[in-house]
Amino acid sequence: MATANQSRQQTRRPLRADAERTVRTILEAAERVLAVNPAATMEQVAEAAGVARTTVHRRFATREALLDELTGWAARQFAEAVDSARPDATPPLVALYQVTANVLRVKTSWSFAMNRTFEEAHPEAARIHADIRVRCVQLLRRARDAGVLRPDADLDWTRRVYYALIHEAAAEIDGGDADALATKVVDTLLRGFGSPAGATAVHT
Amino acid sequence: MATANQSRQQTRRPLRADAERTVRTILEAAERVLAVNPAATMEQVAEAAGVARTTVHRRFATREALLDELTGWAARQFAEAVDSARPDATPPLVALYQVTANVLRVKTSWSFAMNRTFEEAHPEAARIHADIRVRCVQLLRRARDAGVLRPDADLDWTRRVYYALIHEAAAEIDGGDADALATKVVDTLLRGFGSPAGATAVHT
DNA sequence: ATTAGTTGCAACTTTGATGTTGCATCTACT
DNA sequence: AGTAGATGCAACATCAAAGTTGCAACTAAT
Repeated sequence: MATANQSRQQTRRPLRADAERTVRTILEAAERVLAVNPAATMEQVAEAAGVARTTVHRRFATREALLDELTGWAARQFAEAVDSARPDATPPLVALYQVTANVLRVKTSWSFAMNRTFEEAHPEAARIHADIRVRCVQLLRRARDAGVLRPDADLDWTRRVYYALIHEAAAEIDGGDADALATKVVDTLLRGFGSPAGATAVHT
Repeated sequence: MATANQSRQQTRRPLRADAERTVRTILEAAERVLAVNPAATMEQVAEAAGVARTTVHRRFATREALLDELTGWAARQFAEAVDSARPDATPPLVALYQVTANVLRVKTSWSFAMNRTFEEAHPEAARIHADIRVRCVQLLRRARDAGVLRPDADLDWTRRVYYALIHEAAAEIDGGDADALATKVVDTLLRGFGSPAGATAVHT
């Protein structure tokens, strides 16, 4: 099993410092460009990264390889953003703020690398995302047990809405720091927009 | 101004009934296929529609033309879904439910046609979407004035969250009828997931 | 029944993106 | 200063998708 996976975690010999930087530049440019146009060409990625197209091909054998590394790279960044908030060790509400802020800081525009279909295509990323999903639900459960969430909250639906809110907030990352946005996201998640007393009683 | 736009609203001579059906079949297939893979080929679209590739090319001169018509078609469906709910004529809360349910009914998976960049590319669709956005904010303002929304609700942020909730709910359209989903969406929008009394007081 | 319109199929051309190579130039590291 | 590594450039080969055409078989509408 350990041997079967060698194809991905290929131990490429260490790159020189400038080359390492180039790789990151390319990945960032790819994320930016592909988020807008998923069908963007290698040429466009290269241009956005400020390098020649051949350089991109030297670092990433094929277009597929580029997409794969991008997917894995984004997943790992995502995981680190979550981990560094220590969501299992702090009170649920604090954890929610911290995780949200951290993820918003990382997620320049995860629209592309996040929405790719993994499963077969990239098992590592699939595993990471699945893991984070589980931990997110755990956190939400803790929040519910602590009385932060309503007792009847559907945790899966809650998680999906939470993701969507982060995604939406990330779109305006330019117009506000991560902490302020995190506050807005968590506030919206918990309270919604209805007036507390108000006309919600129309239900009956 | 009226003459300048003729390029789009090209008055193509009426198609025979079966051909008209084929066009719709292709558009629906295109939406389905492109939602999953925006880089899908004409071949794949044709296959999904159950027609030959040449037929697709006969109805849509170029790939661009197909995408354009798809964009316009989706926008018009969207507008009709909103209109038929008469959102300006009913009490705001009722309107919210009706609009939500109607849109959910139409939006099989508007992920593709909705997220395209219009503006320059497709002025008609851009206009329709802008118009709906405005009316959505108007509806939300009426809701706020009626006490359904909190007085301090940021209407633009509310609208974006509302869109995101509909989008999220549409992903599970298979597992529930539009009305039930609409209830869930509006409920979430108004109340969020926090416990009414509860720990939200941590703010202070 | 006739006709005009529609579709599938096969065979093509064109186009653009991908991927490769060699060489000159430059730069990080020792 | 010397060397291995990195990049840009130009020129190439390959290939898949886009777009076109002609023809035979079929079908909606009158």
